[in-house]
Amino acid sequence: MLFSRHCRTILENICTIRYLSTKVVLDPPSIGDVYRTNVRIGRLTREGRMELARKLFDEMPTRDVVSWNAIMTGYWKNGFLGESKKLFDSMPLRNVVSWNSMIAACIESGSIDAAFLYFSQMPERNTASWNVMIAGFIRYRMIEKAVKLFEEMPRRNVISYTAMIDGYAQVGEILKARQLFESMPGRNEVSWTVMISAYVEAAKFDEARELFRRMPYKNVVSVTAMITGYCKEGNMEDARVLFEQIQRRDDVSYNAMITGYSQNGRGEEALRLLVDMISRRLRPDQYTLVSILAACSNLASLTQGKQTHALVFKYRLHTHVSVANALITMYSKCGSLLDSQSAFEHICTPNIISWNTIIAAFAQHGLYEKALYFFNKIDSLGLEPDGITFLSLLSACGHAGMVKESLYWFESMKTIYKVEPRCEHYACLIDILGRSGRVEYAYKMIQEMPSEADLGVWGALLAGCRSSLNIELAELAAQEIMKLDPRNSGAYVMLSNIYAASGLWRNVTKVRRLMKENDAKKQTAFSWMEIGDTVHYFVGGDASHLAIDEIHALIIQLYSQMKAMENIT
DNA sequence: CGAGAGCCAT
Repeated sequence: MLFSRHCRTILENICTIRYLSTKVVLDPPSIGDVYRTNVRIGRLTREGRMELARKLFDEMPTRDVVSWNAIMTGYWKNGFLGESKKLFDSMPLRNVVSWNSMIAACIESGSIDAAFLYFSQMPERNTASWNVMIAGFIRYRMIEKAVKLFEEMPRRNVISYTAMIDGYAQVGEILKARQLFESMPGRNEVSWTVMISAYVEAAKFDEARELFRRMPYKNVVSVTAMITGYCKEGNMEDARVLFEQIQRRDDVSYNAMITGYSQNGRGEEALRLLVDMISRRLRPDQYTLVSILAACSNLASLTQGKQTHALVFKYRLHTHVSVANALITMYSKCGSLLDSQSAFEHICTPNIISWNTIIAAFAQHGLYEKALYFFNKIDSLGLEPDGITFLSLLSACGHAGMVKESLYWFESMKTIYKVEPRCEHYACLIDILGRSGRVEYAYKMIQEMPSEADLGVWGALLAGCRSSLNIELAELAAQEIMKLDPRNSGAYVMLSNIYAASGLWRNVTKVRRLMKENDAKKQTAFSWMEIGDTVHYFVGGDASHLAIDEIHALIIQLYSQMKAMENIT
């Protein structure tokens, strides 16, 4: 600043001299004018006001390389890559920043190869050039190439190291990330935050906490990263303490906290925090509303869901696909399938998640035919079904009780669609087989699995043994679950229920004792429903609801009706 | 004028 003011004074003196001697009426443009205009162009581009920035640029009597760089960078940052490339090609002079910006533009637009071509061709590089390229390779998960550049580069700074740490973390190489973090010459708050986030992502919460504690200076970003860690751990109390400690909470820290409440089944608190956020004049964005809609889904509260839908319009977020997808789920989980379908149909360009979501919605409501109809339409926009698509489709088969179809789709996903089934698919299929009494066959499938069966797979088998009272397989499945997770109360409860249903009371006692020994506590299940503006809660064994007698009578009636239908089919 | 960090949907 001091420098430019100094220059300006000298220049003004020169201009004055010229003015006196040649009687030029207009001031010639000074370096200060160019500098000031460059700053203004930069600001306008960051605000997205490209037309105005361009006008300013066009009207400049003299431009320097910074002016060109500013307008060129502005174009690609606002999504006009073509313009940006045109400007780069027509620039009268380029410096290293022009090249760096062009490389970044290519990376942003998805062409890493073009980026590397520019990188290779540029006349000289500085550290930022290498850093841009490394970050580009990392974004495309080309970690080896990033490592190669990192090792080749003549000088590394804190940004190079931090980018590389993030790269290792993104591909799950958390140890290498930590090694680099320990070996780097100087760390700043970004480096610390990247490392903390890496541990949070890897669910290594103790390490994250330890680093956070040791971190010398914390800012809102690092604290938010740690909040996310606490939330993922389910420790909402410590998350809230940290959140309250932030001096200047911003939208992202609110979003992290709201998401935490939503994902930990504390929807009311998520909604309260949204109100708090708005009252503090922070503007909810797509992240906020996606999480709030998820909270409404979990609360199964159509009233809150509709109000949130109104907020979506108020904040003009209905154009975001992620928000629309969250709306589909919300309406489905709140029981309004028509609104769910309508939310889907209002999306201009549904992505694969949108399709998966609407299929899952029909699946949850047992509408196999509709799920299949939407499945068949997926490729119409050049999209391909993925693992989750088939999970939704299989779950549709399950909820509609279609065993043959589920086996068909399970095979087709491998052979026709080239999607490898994972544990979740097996668990879903085994659940279907189990419900139809085919536990032996289900067990055969588990044995043929290419990978090790997980908790969900064995849990599905164990649950299936309940209806067919297959003690042998039930014990086997329960053992596997206890091996994987000794404190999993579900397995003990299920097994003990199966023993009880078979009259093996001695074994029931044994399982109960085992459960106590392994410190597996059964947590009380409860459900609730919203009628009008009242929420009705139901806890197992609790008869305090005002209309409990009527409810029991209705359940008995429904049960006999279902039994009657079972006999027909 | 260019490089690294926190929050979202099946």
